[in-house]
Amino acid sequence: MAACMSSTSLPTAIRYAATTLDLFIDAIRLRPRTRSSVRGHSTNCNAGHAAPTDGEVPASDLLSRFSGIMKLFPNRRRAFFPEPGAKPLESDPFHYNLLMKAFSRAGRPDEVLRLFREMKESKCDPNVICYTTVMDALVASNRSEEAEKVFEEMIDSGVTPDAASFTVLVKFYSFYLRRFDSACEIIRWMVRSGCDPDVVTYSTLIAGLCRAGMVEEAWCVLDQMLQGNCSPNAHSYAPFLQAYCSQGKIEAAIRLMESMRSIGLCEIGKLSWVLKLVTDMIKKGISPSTETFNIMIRSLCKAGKFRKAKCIFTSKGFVADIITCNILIHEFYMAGKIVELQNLLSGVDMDKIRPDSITYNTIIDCLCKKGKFLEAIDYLRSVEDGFPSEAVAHLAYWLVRGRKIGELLSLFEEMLSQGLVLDGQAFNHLIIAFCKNGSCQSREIYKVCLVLDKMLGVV
DNA sequence: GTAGGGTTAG
Repeated sequence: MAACMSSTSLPTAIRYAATTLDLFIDAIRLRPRTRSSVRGHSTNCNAGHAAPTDGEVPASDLLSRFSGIMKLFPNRRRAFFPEPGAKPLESDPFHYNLLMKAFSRAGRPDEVLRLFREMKESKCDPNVICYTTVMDALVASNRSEEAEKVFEEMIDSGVTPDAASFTVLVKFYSFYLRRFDSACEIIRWMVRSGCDPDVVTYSTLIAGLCRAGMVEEAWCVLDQMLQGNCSPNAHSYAPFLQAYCSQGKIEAAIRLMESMRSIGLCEIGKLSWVLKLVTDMIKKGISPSTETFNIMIRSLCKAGKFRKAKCIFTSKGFVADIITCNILIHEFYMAGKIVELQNLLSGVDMDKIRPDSITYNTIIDCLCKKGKFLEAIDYLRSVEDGFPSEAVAHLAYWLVRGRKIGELLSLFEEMLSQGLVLDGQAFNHLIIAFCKNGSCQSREIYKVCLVLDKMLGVV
């Protein structure tokens, strides 16, 4: 069984993922571009060769690169995979950046660094966009010193940082370190060096402050922004609304909405949209819609005001929908109010409200967050739809994350015995789960691949 | 020409 694993299972995995997106041929074509990454690893497969151990799997790079790319650039695949006969891709900063970004999204900063080194060694000079990508990848994985080193390196190589590169640093200081003084220092530095912070730079800082509960300070930044002749947009205001709603300050949120409307910034997405509903509702004395109720229930729960949320829920004339149920399930369960939740839901007319995929995922989330993996599996068994693919994929994510590969395999075997098959998208998610978990190169994925092979009748 | 920065996943 161990024989040929490296030539059968993993490529099969790639094949499934590829077939999902009609990319199989392209996936193969991607291989030459990755040869430096697979150098030293033999892809040949000798009969009797032992099962691969961690770190010996050449195709894993391809796999993770592939999944990252698919996720990132669904419409751009021709950029990576030219038509047959087209001239080969060149190693230019543009293509390197696409790959580095793909790895960054897949949570593989070391791969990003490897490509970054590779491009410099091959005399392909990184430009400001490449530097920014690398820095962002490092920041996203909390490797600040390295990001700062890359920043210095950029300057040393004569590449001028722009607003985007600085913003990565601002993001790091605001979101990761909560060192807002340093974040402001970065902005002053930008101004000194002739690179004006733009709306993204400021909005990043504002979002960080709001999230830290420093709403007043965030308003100061907004003032600073206006003084700096930089117009705020909807993204600049959204963090304030978010903060007010999460603090249960609905009136403040509504007031903000009003002032935003006066400056023509109403499109913030559903949050503002619902708040607008609330505003209009109050003005006209109209009974709020279920959607309005839902956002209020959510805000109240988030603010820990479960009793008020319950009042709204049980108030006369209110008809719950599946979204209400999903909100209640999530908020009450995570707050440990399970009996109350059952009471609330027992009053719901379940004939009219059918659970949707979000319901399944929410319940799976709740159980898995508390480490109740087996209960989550049982729950999925009890679902009438018979292992809905999306929910299985979601649970698979948690099982991979929780290192419950044995349970995952049993689940697949069980589905297999019932003649059930995962769809391509579910499979894709599974691959991403392994990659994100850093176990893309482990033996675990091989075992899973074997079951999937059986499931799809490949072997 | 294409590519990078606005924590909303898990």
